[in-house]
Amino acid sequence: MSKGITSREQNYSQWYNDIVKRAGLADHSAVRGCMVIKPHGYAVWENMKNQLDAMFKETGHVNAYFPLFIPKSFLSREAEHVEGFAKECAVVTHHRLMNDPNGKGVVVDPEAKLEEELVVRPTSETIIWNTYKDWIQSYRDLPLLINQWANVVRWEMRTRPFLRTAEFLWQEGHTAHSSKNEAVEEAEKMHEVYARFAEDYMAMPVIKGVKTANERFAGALETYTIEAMMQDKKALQAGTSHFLGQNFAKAFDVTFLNENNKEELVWATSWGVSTRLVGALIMTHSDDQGLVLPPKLAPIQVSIVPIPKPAEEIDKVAYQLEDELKKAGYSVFYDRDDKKRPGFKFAEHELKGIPVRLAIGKRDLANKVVEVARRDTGEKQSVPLDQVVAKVSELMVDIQNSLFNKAVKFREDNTHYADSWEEFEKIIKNEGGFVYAHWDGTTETELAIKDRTKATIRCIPLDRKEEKGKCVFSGKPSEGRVIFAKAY
RNA sequence: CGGGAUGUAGCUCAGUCCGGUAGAGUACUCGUCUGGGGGGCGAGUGGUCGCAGGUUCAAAUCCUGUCAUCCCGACCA
Repeated sequence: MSKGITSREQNYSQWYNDIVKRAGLADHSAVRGCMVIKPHGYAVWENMKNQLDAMFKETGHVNAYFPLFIPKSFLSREAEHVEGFAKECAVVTHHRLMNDPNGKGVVVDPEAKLEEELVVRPTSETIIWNTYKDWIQSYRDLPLLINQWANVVRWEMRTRPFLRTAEFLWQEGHTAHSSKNEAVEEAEKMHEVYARFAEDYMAMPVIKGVKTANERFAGALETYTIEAMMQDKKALQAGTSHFLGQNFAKAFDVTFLNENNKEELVWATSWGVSTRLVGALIMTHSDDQGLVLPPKLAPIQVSIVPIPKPAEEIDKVAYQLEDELKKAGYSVFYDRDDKKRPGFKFAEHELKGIPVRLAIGKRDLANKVVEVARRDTGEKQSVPLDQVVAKVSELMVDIQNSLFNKAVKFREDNTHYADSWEEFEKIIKNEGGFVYAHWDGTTETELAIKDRTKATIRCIPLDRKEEKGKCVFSGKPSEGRVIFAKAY
């Protein structure tokens, strides 16, 4: 076990916290439930963000920015929406402080009470649809394909770095369409974008599905989700895309004139992923030595360590390699710190999840080789100097693929089928993981199962095969299996 | 929001029961010997003991309040 990191076996939660802290991803802050995202953690998020942003642009979206504050009355316009978020809203009631008359710091000035209180956005549907009302008159104004990168606040009872914090960073796409079909297609398209991002960039396999009515976003008609399995076999919802129907158009009176000069309500979608993805990334790949990052998202892809310390002849080779690797498109860090010893640097680079490490010592120079080590397997080999760049390129692809394959295998190894209640309960209790089981389609059954086992329906998989069966709990007829799991 | 635990040096913690000059390891700084997986020796820097009240000649220690964090539950991206 690495210094200062609890093993996963010993205490999974503590392991996660140790990784976040020791790898320099985030710190706790002075504010309850909020974290400070440190440079290394933010760099990972930035890489995610840049890639996602490019994918949104490719699919025709543009960025905009809407206010942090939402008039309280807006939130109540859509009944289900307010019900979903009311319990976790931060509210601004005043706009001024004053010196404490008792001479102790400052207090809220009671004179400065707001006419209408403002809610710090937990999500932006309401303020955005209030705005869209002014932007949309004709079918020619549609579709409206807008995304925003923002922070939101949800006053959570219990928080964990990245996975659930009171304030978090995310993107929220909000689109408006002239037809139901087009809106559904949009929601499905972005669902697919999320799945592709998760698998191709995060190397995190996901199951695409739709949420049950009970788990659906407040105000949505359909919620598409990507669900991933973490190393403790619990499910994590990694991204959602919602078909909102005409609910928000109705609530905010957003209509357009169609080709036939008839007034119609606009169709809507919204979709988002958050800094929670950083937590997902950690829990998918990392080990007891520290963070493991897929090369495509690693802020530093290659580190170079001089053995035993920087020296002229080592520098020469190291700088040249650094240069060549940078030209090949990789981010490189030559660790010239002469206060730290090689072993320390090895441990530190592993802790931070740098995918490939090169070590260069005098013995290597004499043989014209470099020691190349990969983070995911710990495997080391000597590579002739003139083949290092090619080797690194090969490893980048190989590590990316092998992380994905390993995660797929883990998920498969921990996926079960249950056909009786006894079996179901036993698997959830003893094995964990995903359980494919028949469900009668009622919220009542879903809640009863949750109550007894803590497992929820993560999704109804899109690719599930039609299979008549009996509900694992009620015995009533079922059209196909859904995925149950304990979830974050 | 319920149950449990914890706040003392940058970090990990002792000291608190039984009040009496603020401790250790680690990190950091300097020197030195080292150097292919988290070095050794020597010297040094660093703390209004989470915060606010109270009791007392005297509070890290006792009392009250408050804030924060962690673990377990309920809720949730």
